[in-house]
Amino acid sequence: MINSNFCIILLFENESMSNCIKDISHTSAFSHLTNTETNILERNKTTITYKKNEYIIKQGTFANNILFIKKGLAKLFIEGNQKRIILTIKMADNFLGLSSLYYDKKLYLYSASVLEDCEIDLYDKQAFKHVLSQNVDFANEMIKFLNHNSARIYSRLLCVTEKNARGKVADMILCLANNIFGCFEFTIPLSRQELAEFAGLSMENTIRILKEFENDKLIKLKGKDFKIINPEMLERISEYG
Amino acid sequence: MINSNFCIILLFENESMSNCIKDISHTSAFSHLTNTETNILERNKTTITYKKNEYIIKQGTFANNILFIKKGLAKLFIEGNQKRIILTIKMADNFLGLSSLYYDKKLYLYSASVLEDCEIDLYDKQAFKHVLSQNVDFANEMIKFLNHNSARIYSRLLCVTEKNARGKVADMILCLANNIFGCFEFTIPLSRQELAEFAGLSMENTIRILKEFENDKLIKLKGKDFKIINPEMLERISEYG
DNA sequence: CTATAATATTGATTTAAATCAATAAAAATT
DNA sequence: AATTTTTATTGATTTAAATCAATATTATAG
Repeated sequence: MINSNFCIILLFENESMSNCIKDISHTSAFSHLTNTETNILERNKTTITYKKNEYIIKQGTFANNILFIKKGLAKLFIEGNQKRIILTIKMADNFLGLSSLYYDKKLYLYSASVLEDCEIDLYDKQAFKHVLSQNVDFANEMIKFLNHNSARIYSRLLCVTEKNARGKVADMILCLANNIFGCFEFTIPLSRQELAEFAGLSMENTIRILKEFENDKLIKLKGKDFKIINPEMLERISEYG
Repeated sequence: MINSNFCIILLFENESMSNCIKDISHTSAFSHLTNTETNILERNKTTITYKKNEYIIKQGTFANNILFIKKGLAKLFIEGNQKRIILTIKMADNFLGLSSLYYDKKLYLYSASVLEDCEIDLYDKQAFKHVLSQNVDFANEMIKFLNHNSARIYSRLLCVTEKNARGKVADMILCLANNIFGCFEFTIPLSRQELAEFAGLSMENTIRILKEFENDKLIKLKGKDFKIINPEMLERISEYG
């Protein structure tokens, strides 16, 4: 189940590349804990494995856990009345559900499900909050992660409102390359429908635009195997074209 | 300059009303500070008055301050290459710029400008962070505010992607009534262009839909004076109509 | 109190993207 | 391996919303 494609073309550390914001590792937070605090968390933790397509978090349910992805790949998405929108793809070493930490309605704000089999630590929220209320460095790390997430959502909101369909698809491809896979050649564990939900378009339109990009020799596409040939041009399309 | 309209029709505390999330007062945070900490903040504070249309925060500039609105009304917006989107309207007793607190790029993620003359406390970010790194209750309050904000942005993102134009306008009107003015009759300090940026539509379309709503006796509209006549129907339109 | 500029409104037209419909390909099941 | 089901693709059509254009109203400046 694990994605085994090689990364043939390396990426430069180019900040300006697409509007999508790169994830940061959340493991750093744990280094701020004392032994006692680590023990508290350990004692209030269960590790669960989730299989492909299983729900990890269901939007609107009571947020009783803070989750930490140890292995695998998950998609985060918002479910509306008639549509869904994929917020981002989360990989190992990332917390899930942080934004429900102190949100007064105590509900998960988004759903998460498995793309590649996951191993996830579930921390009891009360215990987590207890540690948080004792350790200011830990709390500050959480603020950092939350803000990083905010930055992503803001740029997402802008993307959705101002880009045209081609721009959205180009942006999505660059986002996957730069920030999820860190590589110009990848196999994506998403269906066409899910790609559409990620781009915020209809499936048919998404497919059509992908074909267009292929015809224009910007990408190579075979099923779920992507290869980016002309990232500069994609970049240009992304910022309106 | 201060909005002096009366609130003739009171609102019920109805959670389900529109997707827009009501602001919470941020003053509570200060009660967690010790005298020393309060002094640190006071010594690193300037109070500035801003006049109508002035920029308070400019997106992309270095985030050197954490701001607190003491008086007035401000709009928060994201500026893209070709469009802007108004995120929300912020009133007194609210922090601005919290999401740049620990964001590693150290830039403001959005812009803010004045709708009704503002009196704003500017705290030096370093001093603010210093207090934050000492006082865990204060830090936890910040997490609460940030999460509240995340909840709003998520619901905004969903609104923008899944609602049609009428739904967006209905949602905006309900949001203004329920969460900004807390009242079914209000005078809105926004131009038609700004209303359009709030709804995420073109100005012409926004105006047309407002007229439609007026013809259908859902609202009464005279320049910038709004009166909501049929909130239930607006509610229904908001969730797809 | 005009003149000028800015904002708002209305109508006609265009266009981009969604939807609908048919078919093809792939995956899963027997 | 054959059948069924699901997913993907392509083309035709519709539609909602943007754009363009003209005019009206309101605000601002002289």
